[in-house]
Amino acid sequence: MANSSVSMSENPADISHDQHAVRRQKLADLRAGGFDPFRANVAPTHFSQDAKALYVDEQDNTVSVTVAGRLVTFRVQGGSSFVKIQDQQGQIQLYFRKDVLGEERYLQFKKLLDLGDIIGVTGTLFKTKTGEITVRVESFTLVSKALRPLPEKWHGLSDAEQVYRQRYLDLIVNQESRQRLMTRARLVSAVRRFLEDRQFLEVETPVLQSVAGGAAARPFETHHNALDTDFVLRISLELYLKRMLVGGYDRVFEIGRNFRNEGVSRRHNPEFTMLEVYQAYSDYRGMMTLVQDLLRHLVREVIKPVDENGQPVMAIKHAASGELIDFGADWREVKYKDLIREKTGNPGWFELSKADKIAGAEALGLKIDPNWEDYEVTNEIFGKLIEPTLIQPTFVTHLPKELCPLAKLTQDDPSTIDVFELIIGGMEIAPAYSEQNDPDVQRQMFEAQAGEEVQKIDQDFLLALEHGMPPAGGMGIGIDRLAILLTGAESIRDVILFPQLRNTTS
RNA sequence: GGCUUCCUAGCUCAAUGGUAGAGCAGUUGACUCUUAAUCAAUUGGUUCGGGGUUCGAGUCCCCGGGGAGCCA
Repeated sequence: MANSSVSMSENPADISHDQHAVRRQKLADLRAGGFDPFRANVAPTHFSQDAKALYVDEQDNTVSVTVAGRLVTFRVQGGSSFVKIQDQQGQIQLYFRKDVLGEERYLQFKKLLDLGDIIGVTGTLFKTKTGEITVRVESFTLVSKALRPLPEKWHGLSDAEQVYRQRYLDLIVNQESRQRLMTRARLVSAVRRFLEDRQFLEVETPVLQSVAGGAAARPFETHHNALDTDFVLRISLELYLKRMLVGGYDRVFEIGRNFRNEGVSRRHNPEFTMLEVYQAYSDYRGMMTLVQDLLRHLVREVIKPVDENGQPVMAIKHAASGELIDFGADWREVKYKDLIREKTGNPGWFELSKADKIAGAEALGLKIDPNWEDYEVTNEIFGKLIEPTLIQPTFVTHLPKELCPLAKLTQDDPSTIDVFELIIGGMEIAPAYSEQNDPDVQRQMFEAQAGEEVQKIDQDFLLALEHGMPPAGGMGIGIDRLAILLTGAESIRDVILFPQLRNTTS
């Protein structure tokens, strides 16, 4: 923008109230002066925090850096100005002076730049009298003109709808969102490294499937034109990952998107990210150790909580209850039936008739659908009255076999399965099983579950099992829920960059 | 899907049924170490859309759109 004109063009209409028009006018003025910001670029030598780390002391004013980012504060005071730019790492202050840049250039800086513009600057590091490491700008370039104004600088963007629909604005102005979503990215990355370090292999399996297996949920339906075939979007990763076990990949995992055509709520997004892990020759008890190690690793390496003295701790504040969740202490392990007996105050609960169970559940204040199966009545007690109270990490074991057809039956109690459900902060975080590898038992379980809808049985998976699948432990973690828990978010929408919203007609 | 609730300037928010306002941002000016910089002046509205009640509607009622919370 070396030769650009500074004065606003003659314009009879008063556009001073219309920030979009004002910025377009500034762009036009820049172009009239022979400078097009959208054709300019800069070669940053450092990100903001890395640059600041280079500062030596007051004697040394020779450290030169080039940094680039979005203009987020703009404080002009006559012939000198402080502004801040923001990049991926954070913010860095820049100091513009008329006597350094020259009259004309300084005027261009003052008049043609706006909050929100993306600029690159080169200069030397110094420390202001208030102690902030700052770049004394020797040259600057506008590399992208923002034609729209930023949201309010102090309150940020708070309209939930705009936060979700225009997440980029939220990321620019709301530091907590910026931080939280970055933490999510780091969690996923740390999960990968943790598993790879233990020789797990990351694989990718189909999203488009003929049969949506591995979970009970309503799938999205779609159609492949060339094949003239209907497909569903996967609702879980399980059945394809187990085929990998059959194929001889002994430790596999996938971090992938699942799709469930069900309600949208604070805890549910139609598409969400699952981690599933399978380890041959392990079982649900092996998965207990694995998930415990994994979560502690994430807390220690990614979340890095500290106490009031700044000392590292293993506890995270639970957003909903304010209770401290301690990942370091021993994790409670308790049988499903014991929790139910405790909650109902009835040691003989599981021997009751269905009618008595319904009466018992209603006495606890629950609304029971009379069409529910016996185990569903009991599970309503678990889901509504027990799970939300389990704030500290708790392995609930020996779940009723009806709750999952893919796990092995407990040897001394065939009414339960060798699984755990890890509950933290009142949320299901991770289920894990000793995976069923007996093809005949698996077929029976599927048939019992499918009832009339035999076509929903994944026959190809059963064929794979007949070729022999090693005994294995398997585990799933809902990454979104994990991120809610570990970042202290209130809603799944706060840990998903672009949560699903209705289309707007306009 | 049901119930409750919200939608006002670019953003954050005000406004008993009685002239739609403020802060920030913008514009103009002052200011060469600021930290939500400061000071002076100033522009800016289809109050989500449509209909109704009323002398008069941002406000009350109905329909529609979108968001949030609770429930299913």
